Amino acid sequence: MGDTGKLTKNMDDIVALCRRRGFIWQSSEIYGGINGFWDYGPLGAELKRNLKNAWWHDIVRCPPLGPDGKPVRIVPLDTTIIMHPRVWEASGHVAGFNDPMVDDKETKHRYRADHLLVLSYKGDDGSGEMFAFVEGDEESEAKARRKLSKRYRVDASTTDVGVTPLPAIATADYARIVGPDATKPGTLTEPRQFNLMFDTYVGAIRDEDNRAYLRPETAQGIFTQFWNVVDTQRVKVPFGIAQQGKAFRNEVTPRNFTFRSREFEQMEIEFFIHPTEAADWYEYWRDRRYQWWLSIGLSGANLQLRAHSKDELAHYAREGAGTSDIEYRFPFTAPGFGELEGVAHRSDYDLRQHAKYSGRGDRMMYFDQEKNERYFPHVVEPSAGADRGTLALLCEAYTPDPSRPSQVYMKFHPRMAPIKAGIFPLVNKDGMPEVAENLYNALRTRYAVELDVKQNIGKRYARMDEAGTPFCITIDGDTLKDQTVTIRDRDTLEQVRVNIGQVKAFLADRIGE
RNA sequence: GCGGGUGUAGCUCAGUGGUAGAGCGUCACGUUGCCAACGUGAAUGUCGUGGGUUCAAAUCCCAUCACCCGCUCCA
Repeated sequence: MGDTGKLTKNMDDIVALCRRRGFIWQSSEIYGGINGFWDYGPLGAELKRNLKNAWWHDIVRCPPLGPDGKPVRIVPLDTTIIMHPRVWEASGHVAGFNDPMVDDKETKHRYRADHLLVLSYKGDDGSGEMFAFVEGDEESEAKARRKLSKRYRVDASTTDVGVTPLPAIATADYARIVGPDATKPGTLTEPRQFNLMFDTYVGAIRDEDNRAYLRPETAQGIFTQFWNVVDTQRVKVPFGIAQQGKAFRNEVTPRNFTFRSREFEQMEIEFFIHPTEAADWYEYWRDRRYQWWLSIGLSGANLQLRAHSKDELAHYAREGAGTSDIEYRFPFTAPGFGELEGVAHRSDYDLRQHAKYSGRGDRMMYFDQEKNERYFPHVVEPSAGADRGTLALLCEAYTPDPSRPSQVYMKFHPRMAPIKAGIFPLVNKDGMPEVAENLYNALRTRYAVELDVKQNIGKRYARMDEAGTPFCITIDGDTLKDQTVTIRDRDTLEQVRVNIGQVKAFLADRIGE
């Protein structure tokens, strides 16, 4: 172990192992691949499922204890990918994203391109500064005129100035434009479509009335069914609704393996609370979720909590307890971190929006019988990425080790490992294969185990090291005499002899299920 | 979206206009006595894709796709 400190984890090597062993492959590879889409091979499918099942178990089946010492109440849900298009108007995903927008890199403001007008000085030779303002905004226009007056030392209220819509200006001239709230020229980006939702048409007619979207987040399915859950499940605030499912974003630049994909899977809780308890529940979930990632094998050295700064907060979270990201130090972000899960106080924004857009208004407020109080619950949302979590598990597990034949092994937490144990006859004769097969049959009903009789024992160990299999059970000559097998530990390479009847209990103890 | 780089067998790569190769891996048979042993045999490629130049293209030209790096983006 001494010199492993020098052996840094290289993302190319991790990607290569994922390909070689069947964790992750590019989608549609035989057609040249498609950018931003990834398939899970046999080992990857098991790994991701183990992650999702652990989440489901620890959130839905066996939720953590709340501040009162009793388990918090969480119910599951499974909603559709395509929803009524009005959902995305209510959520704020459609507004401003069907029109080209420009960003001001100086001020971080964003404007609709067709709402900006640009003042130019007629006496200018075509290379001087121009000044943008927001159409119909008198204050903004006055500001632009003042800036022009100052720059060219003329009175812009009387002098002849040109007014041009921004879309009519060549992008080459953007370097001359001073943004409506900016002080320097050249900080406006080109107009860009920010329609990052995939769209499709429902029904045979392809027209605007039939346009629908693939959900860009799973959360809205929960919000739209909140009232049905309340009406049918006898839940009382505080309680949560949990869901796993695919979401889609037409990212400008998919990058970093599966980290930013266009199709991805989320594991989300929307936890509904009384508004006065927001800060406490926000901290509760932030800390619980951080601990959970540690519990499935990510190391504290590579995991951090980071609170968002004010100007970073999403539109639904500008006020309130805040947002924290649980971040992992991926090889491609190191020494920085990349987001695994966001824990956000979304206030009552979403429920209010749906109440408003559905036209039902205040009738949709939650009623607390006990307190005789009517209100829109606030929401604390722990929203995790299943694919990012899987990627973090892969990166964490990847352990170079030149001392072993495979040069590398995958140090998965036993609960996450795609294969829990390999079962090998030391040699393929003398009754050993039969004993191995019996053991395999005894274990396969409970655990993902693999029986391998091919080639020599060293090669089989090496294969299991790259698959991240924590235990290898070998049937040898002694087994036939005294009914014991050896169990090899993936990490220490040590072997212990265990009675063949005790193997299942041994695995149960180590895997923790 | 912009700039740069890369693309030959499952992997690592060689091949600069003239018959597509090596090592490893994979598969079969034999062997095997605890960490990728050995022997014999076998399969595997529209040289990323499409077009062009040429008697002839993996090789030269154009386009396109994918991946990597840096910007940009991430509601």
